[in-house]
Formats: sequence, C-alpha cells, structure tokens
Amino acid sequence: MKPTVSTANRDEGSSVAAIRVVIVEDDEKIRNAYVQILEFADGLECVGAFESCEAALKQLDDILPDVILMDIQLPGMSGIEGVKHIKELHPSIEIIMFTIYDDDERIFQSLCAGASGYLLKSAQPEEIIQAFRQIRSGAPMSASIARRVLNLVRQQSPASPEQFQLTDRELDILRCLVDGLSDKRMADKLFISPQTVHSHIKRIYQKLQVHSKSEAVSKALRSKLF
Amino acid sequence: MKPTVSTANRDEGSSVAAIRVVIVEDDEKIRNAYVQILEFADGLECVGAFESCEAALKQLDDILPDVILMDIQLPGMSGIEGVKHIKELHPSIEIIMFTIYDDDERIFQSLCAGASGYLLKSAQPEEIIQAFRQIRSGAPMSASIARRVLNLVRQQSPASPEQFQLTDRELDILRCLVDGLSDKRMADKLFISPQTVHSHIKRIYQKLQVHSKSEAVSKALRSKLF
DNA sequence: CTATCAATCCCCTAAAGAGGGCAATTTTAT
DNA sequence: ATAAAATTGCCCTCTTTAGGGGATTGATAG
Repeated sequence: MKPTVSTANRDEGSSVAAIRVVIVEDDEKIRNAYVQILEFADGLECVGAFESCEAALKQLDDILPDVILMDIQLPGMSGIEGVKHIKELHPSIEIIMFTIYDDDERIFQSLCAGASGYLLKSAQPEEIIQAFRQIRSGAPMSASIARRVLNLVRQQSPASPEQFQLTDRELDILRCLVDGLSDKRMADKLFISPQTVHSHIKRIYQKLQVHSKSEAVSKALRSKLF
Repeated sequence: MKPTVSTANRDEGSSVAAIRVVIVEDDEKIRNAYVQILEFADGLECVGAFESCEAALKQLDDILPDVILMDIQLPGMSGIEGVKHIKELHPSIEIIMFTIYDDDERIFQSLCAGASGYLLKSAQPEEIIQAFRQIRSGAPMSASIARRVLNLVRQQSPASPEQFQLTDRELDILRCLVDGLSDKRMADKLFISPQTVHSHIKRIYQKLQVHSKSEAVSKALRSKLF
C-alpha cells in the first residue's frame, strides 16, 4: 500500500503561507475524507497522508509539516508511540490526536507524549478545521476531552496540610522524614536532641496512623503534603 | 452598593428552558457589559449580577442558576475561595472563571476548587456565549489557557521505570517499600524469605543511591515511579 | 489562674534495618 | 554452549528505629 496522496510541496502561491498538514490514518476512506476537508478549507494545505507512522516518519524530513493529524489505533507503531518519535525528531511539529477513544489513559499518554490537541472522530469537519487554526496558540480538544483533562489536573491536587492536625514542628520533622534523614541528622538540622526528634516522630505516627518512616513518607507524599 | 441587576426569575416563557446565568464581577462597567451580552444571546438568561461572592452567596439558594461567571480579583472573598464555597453548597452549579490572570497557579487553584471553565477577559463576546452553551458537555477555556492546562497535566507524568535499571523483582520490592511494608511482610507477600527481601533491598539502595527505606520511598515517589 | 497543648529532653527494651560478604539456581542473552 | 544477569538464600555485626514510660518549660485559651 502506498500513501493515498503524494502531493508534497503543492503551494500554488496563496497570499499568506498556509498551514501545512499531514494526516496519519490507516483507514483509507477516513483518510481520503479528511484530505478532502482540508482541500476545501482556506489557509490549510494537506501536504501528505499516510497509513502508518513508519511511512510518515520516512518522509517527514522532506515534507516538514506544521501540524500532524494522528490516529491512535494504527497497524505497527501506535499513534502514541509515533508522537514520541516525531516529537523527538521534530519538536516544533504540532500533533493533534484523532481517535474514537476517550479514556483517561490514552488521553493522558498522548498529551504526555507530546500531542497538543485531542479530537474525537465524532467531531464535525468545522471543528477539525478550527483545531488546525488554533493549534499555535491553544490546545484544541473536543469538549468532552477537555472535561477529562480538567479532571486529570484536579487529581494531582487534593493537598490539605490540616488534614492530619500536625503542628508546625511536626511538619518540620515530616519534611525531614520525606528527605530521608535519620533521627540524628534531623536533630542536627533542627538544633534539637535526637530524643526530641523521636518524640515528634512518635506523635506524627499516631496522627498519620502509621508505624514506620517509610509508611509516613509514603502517606505524606501520596497525600500531596509536599 | 447593591447588585446592579435584581431581576431574579424573569423567565418570559421561552420555548426551551434557558441556561440561567449569574455574574459575579466587582467592576460595574464590565458587569453591566456582560449582562447586556447575555440579554442578546439566545438560550441564555441572566438571573443575577453581584459585585462580590458574599453578596452572591446570600441569594444563591433563591436564584439557583445553572452557571456562574466568576471574576477572580474581587473585594473580600476571592473568586477562587468563592468557588470552593459555592461548590460545597451547590455542587451542580457550573462555574466559569473570568479574569485577566493567566498564570499557572491561579488556573490550577481555580480548577481544583471546582471551576469547570476558564476564560480570559480578552475573550470575544461570541466566545463567552459559546462557553455557556458548552459548559454541560465540555470545559470551555480560552485557547492559551488550554495550553497551560495541558502542560499542568504533562508535569505529573515524567515516569520512566528504566531510569534506575531496576529488575522486575526489584520493582516488586520497591512497590512494597512504598506501601510501607516491613521486610517480613514483604517476604510473606512475595513468598520469599526475609533474607532475600533484604538482598533485593540492598541492591535497590545501590541503584537508587539511597541508604534507608524512607529515602528509597521518597525517591521512588518523587520520580513518579508509582 | 489554671488547664491544655506544643515543644523540649531523658530513660528503657525489643525489634527492625543497614551493610558486608558469599553461594546456589534459574533465566536470559550471546 | 556458555557467559552474564536475575533471583534466591544465608551468615555476620552494628546501628537505627519503634514504642512504652515520664518530666520540664512556655505559650495560649478559657
């Protein structure tokens, strides 16, 4: 199988530089459909369409697009893997994921791999075209995806130091614990005796409901105290 | 000072239920401007406009809007604090932040407090109206905000288990360490002898360059291994 | 004024952990 | 086939930690 469109460098002298787009999608029908959509959109130019990441990667150096519309489910290398490779070789190329999947895991992995947008295949052509236009300034994503991304952000937050009723001094000690210091080193650092350190630790254990340093560190970090 | 608009319950029998919007914004000019914008938008209805969170909170029980457009910089309670209170009392009310600030900290805090959208004051009226219409299904935010949110998500990821060259078994042990288990409990859990556990731990310490369980746990969690 | 709490310090013991070396077995890679 | 690496297990000693007492000072709040 060959790429459906081999029309790299097809700039027919439009007034301003068009946004150069590459499509990576294994389903020929869908691929062609989106090539068509791009044809009709002002300011957008389809400079390549491939059915696998491997095929696209071979020609990227020559084509140098501004944006890639990337399917996730692909034969061979997955779209997410593809993003990693492309971003490594060409950090300035923006990538929009384009898929039927809207689970947290794929969204998260895609964004971390370097994708800057995430559209569902249920998106209207109008939405897709707008996504390309927004890509430089924003992070285009389907509405439901934005909701999920927002929840991903929220997950990393629930920090509330008051939760465990720790005193200021106990927080000092806990910080040292998290730094992996021994009782003695904490004593030196805080200018108190090792026994005092131990007293504080005992009370911290009671408040956090743990029985060892490693448990305390784990609980503190997992509660996002630090 | 009194709220500029006291027109709660002003439904003049439109065909479908309009989205009921409340505005909280201390600048009278801006407040009135957005009341006007809402007046002209189909399907949106301004059911209240207040110059402080305190004022809004007093009447929320009576008004029960669908969405609140919330400024951040407010006299008295900040918009972010306001979101926390409102979301506690009325979890189903959606809140869109509306501000000149686009720093990570305020964005992060707002979203964690419970806001579902984040618009910059530079947004066009058209964008604002669309935000209200999207609020149920999506998370409307200005393009540049979406970019920052995306970066916030990326921050929480850089996990690379290969970094430390740990073997599968060593990762098992490290997982147990992070759970705060003692050598004995790990041994029971993994069906090996406590001495073997200790052997693995010793090698883990070498690879992570640490000298205690608490240090190992700290390094593992801070490296986002788990 | 006095009770409470945070913070400091000390005693004790038993248990757990850190670090050293060594070796058998199995799995994996060359 | 053989070398390398992973996994398992044991020996040893010394230090650290966990958890149980109790005591003193100073600040804070009724």
